[in-house]
Amino acid sequence: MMDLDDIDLTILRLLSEDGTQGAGAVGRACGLSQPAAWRRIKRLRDSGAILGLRLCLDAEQLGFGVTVFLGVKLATKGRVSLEDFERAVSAIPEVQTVEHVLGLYDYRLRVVARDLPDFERVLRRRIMTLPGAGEVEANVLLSEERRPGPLGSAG
Amino acid sequence: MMDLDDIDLTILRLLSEDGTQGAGAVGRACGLSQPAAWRRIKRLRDSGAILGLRLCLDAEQLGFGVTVFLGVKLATKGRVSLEDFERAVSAIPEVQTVEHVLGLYDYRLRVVARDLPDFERVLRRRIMTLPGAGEVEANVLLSEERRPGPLGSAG
DNA sequence: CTTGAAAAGAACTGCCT
DNA sequence: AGGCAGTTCTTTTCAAG
Repeated sequence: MMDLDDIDLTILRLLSEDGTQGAGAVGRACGLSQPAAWRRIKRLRDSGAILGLRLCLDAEQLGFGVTVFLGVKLATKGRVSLEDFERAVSAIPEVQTVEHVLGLYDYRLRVVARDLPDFERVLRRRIMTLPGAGEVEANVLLSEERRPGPLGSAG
Repeated sequence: MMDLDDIDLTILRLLSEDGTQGAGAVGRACGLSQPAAWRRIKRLRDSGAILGLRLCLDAEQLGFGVTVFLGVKLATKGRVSLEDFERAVSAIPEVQTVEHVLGLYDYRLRVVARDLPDFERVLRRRIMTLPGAGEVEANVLLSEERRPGPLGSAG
């Protein structure tokens, strides 16, 4: 883990708010010249602190009106079973994120579908047939708020 | 919901893989001239299909080694109670996403902390004291995979 | 929809403090 | 580490077919 000073944290906060802005704008916003800001941003990218820019799409606009979070318990939890499950789940296009977790469930999946009938199809034909899948719990997304995270306020 | 043709879907898939590339690169990759690709991308942004570019940060690199998903049941679920809860939860910097869901839980929270003692502090002093918070369930993130979603394959 | 061109801006490089 | 000046590339916009 690399050490970041206040300026680095400011840059990350600025880029979190608007990932499209370039080194010039970032520099202006935190009292740095364009090359200086550019060097710091490059350093943050090279060090791995910045993983990349992800496109945020409006699922509804694209015809996917239903988003469901699934908690999955595996029936059998060997090493092979985890790998089989992950490989199989990665082949389902409707699955947006696969989170391996520790607790009441083994995996958490974010799944999108066009509507509820379409979701039922995905659930029955894709999810329930996953190798090793045991108990499945579902939560339907009503609304969502994403926040920058604890960058400046870092406790 | 606007209608998107195959080229639009291709553009979205390309940008999902690398959000940094510009209209020129996208055009080359899908057989379109640079201005044509630029106009389509602008149209996708203006229509709201593209919500924006979000910076992906490596939480561990930033000193947040622990990510926990919390499922929260509210004790009292009136309209006022929802608003109170959402306002209070939005004031906790360690909370990265707030999802209002339908099912076994009422809210799902993604929370980051420096380590487990730090997480315990957040849980006890911030989460458990939220107005209306009832039962809380936790899952600790081990690993995560994000995927583009069902853009081309759209069933 | 295309091409071409011009203007604007961003990325990147040396060199200097 | 940061700033300045300059080059190169891309993006963006316009005109015209």
